[in-house]
Amino acid sequence: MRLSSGVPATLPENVRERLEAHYRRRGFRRTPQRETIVAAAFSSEEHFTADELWERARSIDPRTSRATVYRTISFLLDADLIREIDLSQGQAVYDPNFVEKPNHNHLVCVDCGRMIEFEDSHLEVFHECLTRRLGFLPSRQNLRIEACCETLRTTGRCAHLIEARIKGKRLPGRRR
Amino acid sequence: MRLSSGVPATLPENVRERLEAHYRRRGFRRTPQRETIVAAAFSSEEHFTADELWERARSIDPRTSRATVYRTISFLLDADLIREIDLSQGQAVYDPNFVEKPNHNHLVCVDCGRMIEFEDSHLEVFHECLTRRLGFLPSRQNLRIEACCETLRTTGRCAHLIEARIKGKRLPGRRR
DNA sequence: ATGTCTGCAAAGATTTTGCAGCTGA
DNA sequence: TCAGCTGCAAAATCTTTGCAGACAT
Repeated sequence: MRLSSGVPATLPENVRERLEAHYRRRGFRRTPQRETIVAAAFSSEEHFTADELWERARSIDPRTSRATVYRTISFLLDADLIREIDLSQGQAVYDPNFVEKPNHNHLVCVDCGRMIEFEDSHLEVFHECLTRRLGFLPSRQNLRIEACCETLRTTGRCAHLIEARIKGKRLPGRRR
Repeated sequence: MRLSSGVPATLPENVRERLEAHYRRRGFRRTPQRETIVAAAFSSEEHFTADELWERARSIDPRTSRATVYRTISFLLDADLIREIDLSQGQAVYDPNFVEKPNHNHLVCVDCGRMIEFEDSHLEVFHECLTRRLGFLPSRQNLRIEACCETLRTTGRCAHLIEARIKGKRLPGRRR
């Protein structure tokens, strides 16, 4: 079992450190399944759903179960290694990039759904001031901007989401 | 049927206008159920879930069905009379205040979940510039800040969410 | 040795939908 | 009249959980 001897070296430094700390702090056990799923979560900077993570994990080790994926997601959320982000879809979407970029934000195309991550120091300062002004202590911030992407702007449309919108189509079940 | 003769006068002016326009534009029918549910949605500035809206609607007219509530929510979203906001709970939460305050934002206490709405003109300008700089056309924006509220700051804790957090409790079903 | 973890299948929860009958325009 | 709307119950989807056996420490 290639992953059972420790966290794989391919994990980013920051991620590995925080992961180790979390294992120690909480006394969690280091199981092959967990290591596999964690590796899968950080194998790319792409956001993922529970099922997409399951897919990735199974391509590393086919004997991974969906339940364990969900349990590992809780583990990663608890360690603040990933965060749930709002896509208002029927399912939760997770972002593994907050370890490297703790204050990044999201710009989403209202049409095709394409998403861009960006950081901005002005915004960070602004957020800090604003929060204090309202009598709160700053903690996390995330700006989500919906806008029209380049394709939409130049072409006049990007087919993708238009269909779904016109039909008023929403995913069944919810969840979301 | 007290609501069948038109949109009740209690709806805010802006809401009523946009609602009328939407009825005309889309050729939707004006049914007692819809009027009831719309009235319920704007009977308070509070955010609501589908079930809470159903509850409110039934207190006006007990013969309202859950399915129609869901269908009316789609109708209201389509008219941009309400918006879905991110609470990362297991269910969708809707905000009826975007008609009156099209650019408002949310500050959420990470502990008790208390939510404050605020507007800020600096942020609006910022959002506009930023979006264009990234090559997009601005559309909607919503800043969601997570922070520690006053109770938490002074008392050191506000019991509410602490329990849920410690247990790692999440609502079953998805929903979220 | 033992308390934690996994996998499976079943349960839970939210949201959508098919259909038959009703109703607004 | 008749296309669109409602209510009901069933379906669909995502997520959590109980339990028995496996395993990390």
